[in-house]
Amino acid sequence: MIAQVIVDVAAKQTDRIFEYHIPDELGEVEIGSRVFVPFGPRKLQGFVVGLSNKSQYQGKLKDLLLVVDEMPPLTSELIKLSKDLADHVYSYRITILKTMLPRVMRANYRKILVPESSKAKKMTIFQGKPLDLNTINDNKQIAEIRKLLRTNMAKIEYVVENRARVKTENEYSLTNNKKEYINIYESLRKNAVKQKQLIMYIIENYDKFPKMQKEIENNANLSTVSLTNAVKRGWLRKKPAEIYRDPLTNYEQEEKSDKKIKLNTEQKNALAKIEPAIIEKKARTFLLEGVTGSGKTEVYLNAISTTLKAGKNALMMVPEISLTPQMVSQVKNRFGQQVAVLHSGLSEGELYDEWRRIRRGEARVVVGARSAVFAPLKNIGLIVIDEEHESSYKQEDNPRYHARDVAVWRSNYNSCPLLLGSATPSLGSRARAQKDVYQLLRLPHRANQQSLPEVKLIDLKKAHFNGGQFDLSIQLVEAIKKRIAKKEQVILMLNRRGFANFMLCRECGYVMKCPNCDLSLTMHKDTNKMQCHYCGFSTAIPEKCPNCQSTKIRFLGTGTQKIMTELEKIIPGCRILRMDVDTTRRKGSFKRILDAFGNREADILLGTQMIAKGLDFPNVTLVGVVNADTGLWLPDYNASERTFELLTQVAGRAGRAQKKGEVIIQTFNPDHYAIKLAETQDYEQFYQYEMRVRHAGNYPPYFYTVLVSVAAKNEQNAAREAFRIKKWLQPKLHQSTIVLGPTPSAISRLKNQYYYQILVKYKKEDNLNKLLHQIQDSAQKVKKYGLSVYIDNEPERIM
DNA sequence: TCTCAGAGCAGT
DNA sequence: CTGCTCTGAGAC
Repeated sequence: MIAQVIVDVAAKQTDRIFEYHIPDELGEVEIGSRVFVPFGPRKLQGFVVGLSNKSQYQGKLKDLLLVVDEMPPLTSELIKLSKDLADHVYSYRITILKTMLPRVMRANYRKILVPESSKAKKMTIFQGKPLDLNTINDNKQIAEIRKLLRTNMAKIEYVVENRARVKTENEYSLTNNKKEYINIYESLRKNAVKQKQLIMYIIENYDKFPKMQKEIENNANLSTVSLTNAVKRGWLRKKPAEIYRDPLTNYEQEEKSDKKIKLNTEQKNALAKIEPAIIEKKARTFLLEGVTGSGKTEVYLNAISTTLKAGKNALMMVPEISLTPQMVSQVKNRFGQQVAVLHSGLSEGELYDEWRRIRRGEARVVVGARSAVFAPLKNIGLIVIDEEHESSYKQEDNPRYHARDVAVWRSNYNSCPLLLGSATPSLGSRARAQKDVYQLLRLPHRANQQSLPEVKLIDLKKAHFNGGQFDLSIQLVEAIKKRIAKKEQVILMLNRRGFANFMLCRECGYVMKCPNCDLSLTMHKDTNKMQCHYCGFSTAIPEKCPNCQSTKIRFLGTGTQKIMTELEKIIPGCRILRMDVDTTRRKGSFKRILDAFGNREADILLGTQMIAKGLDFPNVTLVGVVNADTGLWLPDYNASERTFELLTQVAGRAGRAQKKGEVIIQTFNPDHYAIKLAETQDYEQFYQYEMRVRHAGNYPPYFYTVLVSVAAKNEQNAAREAFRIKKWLQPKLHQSTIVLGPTPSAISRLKNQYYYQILVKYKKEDNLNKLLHQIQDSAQKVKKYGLSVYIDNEPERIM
């Protein structure tokens, strides 16, 4: 038999099938297997994407070296998906295949120097073992190695390594029958306390063996020595047994809230539309538009429950940000051990184990962030995407896929419904619902019969301030004080971290910028550094202007750190938890902060947009937005959509239980429609308005978009290549197609690379896919001149 | 005659 | 992408 293999080389020339002969000793090889193959002088990892009897290849086929996993990691569904997706996102197939797998399953490649004679073996550089060439950078050693190679004293060998490790723990099984153990017990000396203890434990738990080492040690209060001794004496047999690393050990199971929450009529109606599609296996997409607090999650859980009852499995996508303990424990409580969780907070090992549970069919419900859309789940009966408008569903670097697109593909492949849910659907999805491409289901009321929280806008141009600061208006501060006095809690959002946004010299106007990026540095008081939020560059906070040595420097613009110190000053004794990238970097800190807030250890949760979504704290009655304008004027066609969505989402955190909620939004642009409409939280009206704006500007969803960007160290080179591409591309396109640019990106330089971009807006363009593939191919040619070309299909950001 | 960098090309 | 081979220039 012949295996068709995609090898681990991301290049145009190798982006195709290579055939290998399957030697008899490997037995049967299945599609989706991870294999090691010889490739030129090297050895590489690859994936079997097909099998055949005959080959049209002229030369002699090489043999597969090894099949890595017992069970092929990829299902045939995923193999097929990799092909379609590679075409859609202008990426190499191997890149897609690799992103479908947990990181540990990406191979390690090593180059080693092996001595060829016993004389060479004794040389000092070998130290008795082959030399790892990846670690060599000393010139003297390189010269020596060259000489060895030339004189055939040594040769280079290539190795592939599998990094994925299965975790094992010792399992002990019995070797005697119960009666014999009683005999052993009696034959033991009186002072052999520990041994007697062990044998007694064995007798008492005779039927429960085999048992794991940890369990025996803990329950019988023994140490490993006693067990080792027992094995030596032939009382027990030891063997390593595979165990899973459990990422959910930290998520305490809440007391069983199993008395099913009763659905209201709206929820029931929505479910009544979805359930037939699950049972009749219809690849239909539903858009569940439900205001914040309307109980969308309950609808998801019921739909998943129906799916499981129908003997099918379910995939549920949530944005990374709302993978809070809250959401996870809710699903976990409902479906128990059948749930697997996939997200970036897991360690590599945990991720691998969760992933294998899915692959082996041991998990029937998968909850995860973006990349979980590639979960190797079989027999899918329902896919749910919560907060479907979230831009984190789009991967920002290669492969630039959108989880929603992949979900649509998988829903078609599995003929199962796809359920998209949001309080503020993306304009594209809402428009598709308008055209009946998706079926619209609405939950216009909150589940607790409460009305939506009341939103007040405060015009920062006219606001009054106290306490020598100009960030928190008197009205906002008074409202916070009132809530704290009532022992209620407050969520405060400012979508900017750090202390001050930038440093300005009042003498010469100098603004301190990142040396690698076209961005000003943010001042961080806790680390005492000026930091670049993009490339991570940091330097000391200056005391004088680096340009004119004046001491008249000011730190302007407000971040979460500054708000925190101001709050502590104006409201003495208030307890604040700050939550932003800086305070949640460590593993588990996200959960720690939220748990503390949930236990009312603080009055105010202050944070960036990561606190805006999905949180459900019944005691929160006030939400404050310090500055609603942070994202409003970004040069992106969807800046209004994002602002409206963010404000509506964060407003929805207030008054989710019995107490009524209040929202205060501070803004310099109270007349902007995105902010005005957030005041009434009227998504439908926003949708109508924004659609007209998009129509007028020829933007999605009226046009499809593709962004081609060129990056280079040298600005002219980037610009020149961008112009060359446009000149080549435009004449080949339809007249109605709009090609914008090339223009420098809004942040024209990042990490020392200048960016130029071309935006293609089109309605129908049959050749575009082919043309873009040609651009992708030519990208490889210009790479050696330091030029990078990126193609982003339906970009979320065009900055 | 040796060494090095750069270009071009093949990989089943 | 990586490694191999070829080529031409420069060093010894």
